[in-house]
Amino acid sequence: MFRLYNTLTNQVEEFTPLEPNKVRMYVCGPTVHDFAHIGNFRTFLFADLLRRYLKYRGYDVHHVMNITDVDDKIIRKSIEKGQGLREYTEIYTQYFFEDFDALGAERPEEVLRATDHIPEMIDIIKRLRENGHTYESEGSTYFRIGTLKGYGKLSKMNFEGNVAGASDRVDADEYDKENVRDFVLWKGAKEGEPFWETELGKGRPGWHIECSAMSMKSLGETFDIHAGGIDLVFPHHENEIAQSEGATGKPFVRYWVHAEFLMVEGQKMSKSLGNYFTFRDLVAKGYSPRAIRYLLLSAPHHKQLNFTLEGLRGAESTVERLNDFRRRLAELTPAAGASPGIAELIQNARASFEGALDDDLNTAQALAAIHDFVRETNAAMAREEVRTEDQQALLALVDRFNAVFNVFGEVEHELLDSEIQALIDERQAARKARNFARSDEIRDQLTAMGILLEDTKDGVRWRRK
RNA sequence: GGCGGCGUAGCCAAGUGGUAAGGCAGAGGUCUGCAAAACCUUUAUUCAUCGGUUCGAUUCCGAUCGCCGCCUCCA
Repeated sequence: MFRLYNTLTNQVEEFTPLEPNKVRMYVCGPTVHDFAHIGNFRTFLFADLLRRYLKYRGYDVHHVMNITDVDDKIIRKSIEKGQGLREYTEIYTQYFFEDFDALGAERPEEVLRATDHIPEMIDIIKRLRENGHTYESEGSTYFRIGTLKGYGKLSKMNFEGNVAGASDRVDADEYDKENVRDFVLWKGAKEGEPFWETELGKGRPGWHIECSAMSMKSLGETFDIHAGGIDLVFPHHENEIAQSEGATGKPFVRYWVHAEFLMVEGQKMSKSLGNYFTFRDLVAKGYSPRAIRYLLLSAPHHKQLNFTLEGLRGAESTVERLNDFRRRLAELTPAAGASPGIAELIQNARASFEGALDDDLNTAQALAAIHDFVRETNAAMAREEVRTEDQQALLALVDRFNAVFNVFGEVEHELLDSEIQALIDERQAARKARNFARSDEIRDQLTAMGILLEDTKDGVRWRRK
């Protein structure tokens, strides 16, 4: 029995899809205006784990992810670069999927661009207009939240008590709405900005409408799972519910699932604190994508995870150990037959693994089950208890584990900064000992890896080419 | 100002009203000419602090301190 925490009901619920054996899920994807950072990828890797576990459980998964390719930031940056909207977003979409693939995430069944779905968005807004949920102001169309009973049911927002301290900020930019909580469905065109010519006039979509339009187009007016980062609960997901249910009169999503924040060194990630990492920053520092994946999946999604470089170094060792284990098991050439203890070992490992993931995807416990399994299997191999049939069964179980986590496999990375420093230290020591052959050997080795050495009066400095 | 979460060994982290999973690092060992790698074993009388409830609390309640989130764009 697979249980998931549902933000809508605030409790862990047994998961049962609308249609037996078929799961329809939607995940809010990236806004493509820059390289995605590791916090973004925590959410996407969580969604990847969710889809993989649903498949492991035998469900036919239809997973849709959107690409937000129009918003204020994108418009501003593309204009600065003198590029068209599509031209500009296409580049960052490609970068995103390079990182996504490198992190071992499976591509969703559908990836949809917001700007390809303007007609579907207009259609929903028209239905909302017919149902009396909209009003127009200065060329833009807004959703009037007072017209929808139950608005706020996802975020449980207390709309009375909480405005006092925040009102100055809200009032400043939301002057043209009737109610500060109303949100824009269609933004009237502004001078010099891209726009679409539609029945609602020239303009562009609001942020929330794209997800209502694309999810319902692909998955139907009611579907099973909608996932995203915790910070999307309000207003984005709340407003998606308002739009979709306001238009269709039907329940929109059955299970709302949110991934918690990634912290860095105990603080939130920010460029000014210098703890801001994109995936590519970490790869350039020499960390492997597989270790990054492991670390981002190592804590349950509903808890904040504190990312540290020390932790990532640890993940690096872990993931190499897992790979070594798998290789050793595969290369074993045992005697024929089967040992009695192995079947039990396999059964226990599998039960712990599934029990952990069934419990709202407790990845920490599931990984613990994998580690116990690895240790026990190592011990069994040392005792020469693993026979040919055992070997096949054990490898099959590793593959099952890997179908969910994708953390067993070759670990490829650039040299870590610390490894480079160690080599440089060794070279210095060799020079001191007048062992110039060794010194030159290390220098050549570093050069071959694209590390440039630079002698300064304070010692040797290095940089990557 | 309103609402909510978290604080477990050097680091990451699970968990529970009955006495602390797992990983990394550390220590010891097997193997090895020495090492490395690999493997095995081991590592918290204690779960932010102070009170309370209880036969018993890390787990429940209250207070304090610290960190984080939402209320505004954000994964």
